[in-house]
Amino acid sequence: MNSISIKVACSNCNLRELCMPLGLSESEMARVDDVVATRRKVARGTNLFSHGDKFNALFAIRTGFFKTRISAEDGRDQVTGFQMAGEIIGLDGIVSDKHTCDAVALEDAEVCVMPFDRIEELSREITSLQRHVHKIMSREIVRENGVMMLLGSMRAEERLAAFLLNLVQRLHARGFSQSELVLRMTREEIGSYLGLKLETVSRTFSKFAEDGIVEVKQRHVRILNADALRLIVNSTSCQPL
Amino acid sequence: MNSISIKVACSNCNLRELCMPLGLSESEMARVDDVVATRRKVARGTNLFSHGDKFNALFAIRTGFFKTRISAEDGRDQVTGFQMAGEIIGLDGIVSDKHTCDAVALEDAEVCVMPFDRIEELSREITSLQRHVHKIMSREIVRENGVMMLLGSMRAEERLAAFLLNLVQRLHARGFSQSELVLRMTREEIGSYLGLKLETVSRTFSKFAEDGIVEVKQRHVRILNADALRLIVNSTSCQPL
DNA sequence: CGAATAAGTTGACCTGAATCAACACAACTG
DNA sequence: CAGTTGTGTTGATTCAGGTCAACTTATTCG
Repeated sequence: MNSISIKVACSNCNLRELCMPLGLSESEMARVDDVVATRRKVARGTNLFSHGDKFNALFAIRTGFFKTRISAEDGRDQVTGFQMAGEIIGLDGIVSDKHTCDAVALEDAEVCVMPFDRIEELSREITSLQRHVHKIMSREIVRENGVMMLLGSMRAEERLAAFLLNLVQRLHARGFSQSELVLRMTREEIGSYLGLKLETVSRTFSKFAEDGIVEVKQRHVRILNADALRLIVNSTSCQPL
Repeated sequence: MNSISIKVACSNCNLRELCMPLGLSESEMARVDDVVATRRKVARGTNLFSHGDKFNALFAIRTGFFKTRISAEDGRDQVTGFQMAGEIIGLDGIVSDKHTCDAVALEDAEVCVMPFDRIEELSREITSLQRHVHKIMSREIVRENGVMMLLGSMRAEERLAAFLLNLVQRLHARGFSQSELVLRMTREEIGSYLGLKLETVSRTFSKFAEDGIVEVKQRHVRILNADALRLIVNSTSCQPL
């Protein structure tokens, strides 16, 4: 039976240039394969893990799309990120052996389950894996720094422009269009991530559409003028000099 | 000469319960000592590292107080954190071998320089060190998640209350008072961190003082009613039921 | 020590985004 | 296929926090 499941391995995964085994040799990759204990399907709308859950493993997204969110006692919650194929999820759980956020599938998804003690074990032996794990964690820290900048000092239009550019850039790295994308999340989820209300997200989309920068039809977005978006992101208010 | 510098070692450092060697045995700690290549003094107002600098090492703060900030092209900058004795700084540099933020000393400071390849080398041998390094990075991710919640969905009073509670809690863990603190940063720096303008920070301090929650005299703050601060943080608008 | 500069406070006013509300549209469901 | 529910748009109004400005301490330095 196992002979048929040959494609279920890092070395045959089309995400290997984006995911865990990045920069490993063939033989090293084979050993990472062993770390991937199981695969797990996650139905749309259900949690891969929830805050309070015991932390055991990191998850590499094979297919599908997730959001992570944290909840305050009073019920407010904050989307802390959107994750797509090839990205690693669950790093929040390492520090206290418990997850501190929820990971919710925004569409039917499949993840590779990588028990963390096995990752640690193997990264003691494979230097490049060790370095790669460190880079993954550092990348997440740097990403969050960027979100802090966005939330702390950008206006609504800048936030949404930055968000769209980030999304297409990541999708493009996965072989999708540079200019066309389908949003996997609602206006409300975008708003939560960007620190805006859903009405503001909707209005800002409409504004961009009026200005001919994007074409928006529900969750289908076509970017007509990426430079305009870039200009919006990094100019406080187009001061002439 | 070396015989006199006996106190310059993790095993004698009064931060060993907060810093890098947390949870290590005596002999393991001695090996971590070896990793600490040098100490470095950083004068107030100068950078420990700047964005673009080559990443070589993590830094453990021995004395003093830092802020980290990132800068956009247009000149805006965002304070991403305030770090005090025993905390580790520089994790942002791992992913791209370059620092992406500036670390500025807010008072004369001294740090332990820990070359990162030495840390990686040693954590391949000492399991508990490896786990500890992972926890430090995960803690930073979780901290930033909290800041995202703060910036994305809290009002000015909630942000400042959360900020004060976080500061005293960390200072208390270092043996300082639970109720009294001296701010090492300006109103503007607090504002940048909290996504507020300095005037709003000032006004909110005054509001808290009027309400008898804190006593503020310039940078000296005495917390008179910590419960009131906690109440402010986790109640949207004191909804009765 | 006294001038210069940086940091902090407070007031008056303005504005970008939130709030409240009505409506439109798509996707299910029985 | 009509009814329901979830999602998205748009308008009217409000308000928290930003902006601009005047003034008051602190701190630095010649």
